[in-house]
Amino acid sequence: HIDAFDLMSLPDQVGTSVTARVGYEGVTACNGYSSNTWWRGSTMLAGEKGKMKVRRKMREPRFCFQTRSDVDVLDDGYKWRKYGQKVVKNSLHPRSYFRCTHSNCRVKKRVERLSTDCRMVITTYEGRHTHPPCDDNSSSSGDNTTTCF
DNA sequence: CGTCTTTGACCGGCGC
DNA sequence: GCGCCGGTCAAAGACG
Repeated sequence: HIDAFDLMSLPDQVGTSVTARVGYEGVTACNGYSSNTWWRGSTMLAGEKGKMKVRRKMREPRFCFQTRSDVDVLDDGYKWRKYGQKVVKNSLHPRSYFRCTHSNCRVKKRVERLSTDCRMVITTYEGRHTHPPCDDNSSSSGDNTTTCF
């Protein structure tokens, strides 16, 4: 169980001491929001033709944790419910889509396994938790406060 | 009986 | 316009 995934609550400070807070073998945090634009939001937002009504404007920050673990579901204190699984062309392994069970929280998680290294799992968090985690036994008390907006 | 996982279908965007 | 690709939904089954 990871007791250091509360860094999602602090996206503005992620990338500084991420690796130090994760107790796993190795984690590479690739917060692609270093620039003011997201992965592909530049072209869409610029050429907005009123088609932004799709579903989500993808304004949520996303954090890609490249964790080396044997398990897909890394219990970070939240309850995740799998709502989909697809096989993308980039990876030979299926990609799982999780969503926070809380109705008030629409944080999504995307777990993908590297084709080159089956031990590497890319956990992409999308959105931000608006509620404290249900860590009833974790010792991360006093730090992972409710960074709700 | 309720919750969650599984899995196919469906939909929207984009490239050709 | 069609096909591909990625993301989500929803029905049904499994599990507690």
